[in-house]
Amino acid sequence: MVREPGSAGRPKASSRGTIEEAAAELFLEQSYSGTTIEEITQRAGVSRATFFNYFESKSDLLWIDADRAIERLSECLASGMRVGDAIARAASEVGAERVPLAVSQAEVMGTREELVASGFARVARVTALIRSALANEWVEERDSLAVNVRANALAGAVIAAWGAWIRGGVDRLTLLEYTHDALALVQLEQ
Amino acid sequence: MVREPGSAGRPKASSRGTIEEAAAELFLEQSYSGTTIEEITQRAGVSRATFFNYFESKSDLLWIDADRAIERLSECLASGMRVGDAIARAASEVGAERVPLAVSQAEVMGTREELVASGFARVARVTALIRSALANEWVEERDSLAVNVRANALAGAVIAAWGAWIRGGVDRLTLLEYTHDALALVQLEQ
DNA sequence: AAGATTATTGGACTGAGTACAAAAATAGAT
DNA sequence: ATCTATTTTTGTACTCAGTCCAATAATCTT
Repeated sequence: MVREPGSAGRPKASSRGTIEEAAAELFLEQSYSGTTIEEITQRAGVSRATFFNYFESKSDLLWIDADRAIERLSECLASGMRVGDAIARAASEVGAERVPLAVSQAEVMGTREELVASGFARVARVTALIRSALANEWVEERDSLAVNVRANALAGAVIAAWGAWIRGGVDRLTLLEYTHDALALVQLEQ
Repeated sequence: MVREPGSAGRPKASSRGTIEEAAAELFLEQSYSGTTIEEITQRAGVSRATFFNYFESKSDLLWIDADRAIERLSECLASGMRVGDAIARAASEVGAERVPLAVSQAEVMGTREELVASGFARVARVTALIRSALANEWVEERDSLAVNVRANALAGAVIAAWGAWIRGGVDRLTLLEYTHDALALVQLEQ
């Protein structure tokens, strides 16, 4: 009856990585908004429907690296790490070997409302994670103005560090270094 | 030859206000995502095309009040006011007489994700305004990490105050009071 | 060979947003 | 009154993201 989950069924055609690569190429060639999902899946040799098996939306493609870091942050916080440590840990695990896709599209992102909105989903998630953890650390209601303001400031610092790292160009520091500086500016350690 | 700008041409059918009212009604009846632009314009007695003469997107309807406040903030900053004063001024001019549309939708909307997402354009605009003004006040490059972190923290405080005001319910304080408390928490005056 | 399970696919659909040209309504000038 | 310039409104056709679903394909277990 009960089988081990991964064993049965048609195997994946390794589509996810293929789609990511095709998208990265096309975004560089034609820009994000100039590329349709149809084009991406055609180059990846996959049907349009398959795209939505792997991604919830087109804009997810721009936030793959950010989403991984956020996922790490969530895990660290869930395991009981203090907020500052969790942020540092998650930041330290974002390698410099790969240029985030959002970087190359940075100029497009400024203008396009859709991208800005999709970015906010990430900001909102980071903020919510931090807010929740802060409310635990201090014993305070989650919706108090103080917790919200503090969470927004911390999240803002994280975002600013991410942005500085993105804009840093080839001689950029590590994300951890930017993050450290940014947190110091909002006096994380009280 | 040259005429005064407002005089000639077909007069407006007072559509903007009508559309806003129709949308407010429908959002309360059926929720934001359960209402199409077509339905809104039908109730307003206007064509769908006309909608886009007045609004850039459907989600604009949720942020009418916020957009007015942001516009005020922009004017105050442009006239040379210091950042803290400009924020306070803009906040003080948001009257309590009218419940913002986004408020009534916060609980009505099944998932607030959409609200959150469309809100980012506003957060981004507030942040950009503050960043620009800060870079002028301090004589520093606009993209420095310090300016960005500070701008994000201030914008975060403004947003938190707006959120607290929204959630305040019938016995809420004024937006200015929430804003004052939030700014104190990020030590606006250094 | 026969299910059970999972991945892929095609196709039809909804709805937001864009583009644009035609029509309608006004004011002023001839 | 007629014409002209100007502005708003409208119809229409279009693109594309995202949803839904049923059919098919590829694999494993029995």
